Amino acid sequence: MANVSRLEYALLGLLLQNPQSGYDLRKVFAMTPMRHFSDSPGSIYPALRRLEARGWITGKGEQANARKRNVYRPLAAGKRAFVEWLVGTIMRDDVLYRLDELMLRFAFLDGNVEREKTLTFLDELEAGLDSYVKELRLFYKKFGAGIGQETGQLAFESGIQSYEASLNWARSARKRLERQS
Amino acid sequence: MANVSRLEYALLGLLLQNPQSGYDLRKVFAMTPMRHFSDSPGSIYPALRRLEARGWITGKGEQANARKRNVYRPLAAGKRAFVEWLVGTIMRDDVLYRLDELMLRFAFLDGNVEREKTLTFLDELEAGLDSYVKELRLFYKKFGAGIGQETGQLAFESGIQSYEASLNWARSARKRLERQS
DNA sequence: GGCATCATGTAAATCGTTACATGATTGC
DNA sequence: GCAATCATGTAACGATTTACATGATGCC
Repeated sequence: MANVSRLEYALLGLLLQNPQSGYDLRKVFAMTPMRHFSDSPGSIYPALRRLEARGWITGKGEQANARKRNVYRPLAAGKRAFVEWLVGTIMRDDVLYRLDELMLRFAFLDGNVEREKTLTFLDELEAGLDSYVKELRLFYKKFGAGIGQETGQLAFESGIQSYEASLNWARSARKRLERQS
Repeated sequence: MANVSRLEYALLGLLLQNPQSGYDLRKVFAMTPMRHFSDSPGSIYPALRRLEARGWITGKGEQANARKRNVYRPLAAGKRAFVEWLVGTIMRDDVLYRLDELMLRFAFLDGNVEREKTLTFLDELEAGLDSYVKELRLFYKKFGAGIGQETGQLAFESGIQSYEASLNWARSARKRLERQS
């Protein structure tokens, strides 16, 4: 099983929201806050073809347009794989190295899994963030003074604060969603 | 002029703090909060050789150790290039797509540039973040309600809050540094 | 008729990941 | 003597970036 890139999941998630062409997807990346994905044709078209080769999406369909747009739509296997990705248990390393991927997952939860799974996601995220923030604070207490450069120290503090901000967000998000049920 | 990767600058910066071997550098990445850099030999040793080929560092020196450690130290051209990277004007795209690289730069400012340049850096960063946060808030006001998924909306808010946290950090960092002079 | 946009593609280069591999040295 | 660690490397692979390229369509 080949690894699946963040970009591929992002494309799959957008296609699950509504079928569209590579060009449409490029525009999404270019004009919305998802812009930290590249909108270059050199990344998107090959990624779409990889998804198609894997049997997760198909580009055969309403192709007979005036413009020869190739509208992709997800297949059942694609939806299955996507949901599997969405509900995977959150590990320490995900929080440490792939927080952006976790946020991408979170954004796509609605509409693909039940609300309960979303709350589980937030619980796991909160636990992971909380534990890591504590670890960072401990490290700072022990070795922070030993960082020669003051800007180095400040940069470290920025890292901690950034994780704390995510933690606070996760907490308030859970409260907001819980209030509804 | 070939592009220089984040990893290469990180290695160069650490070598400017003190000369060390590839193995030492790997340990730094493995055990400190710089761990989001990979500590795999497959990335670090080739990067060191690229830096050496560019004439920025040299590994010739106290090699005749018991263990055949190869201790690298920076050359004048390396220091020049590094400082140039440190003091480059911060553009909108840096804030949007390369905030982590900006924080890396900031961490290495002390010891390589005068304090005044550090304050300039923070001013530019603050301005860039402030402008982008405003842009995001405006986008949210206009289109936020149109995001079908509630988790999508929350994810977006998380993005805004994350940039706000960075902005707050930049402001307090500047105040702290200004108080000293 | 000409220009901007629509729409898709390919090719080269490069960096990083993963996995494999090897020898020396220290400590028990 | 043996295991763990020290220390460096290589080789295959894959994804993304950058640049180049092409044709169709709508609009003025």
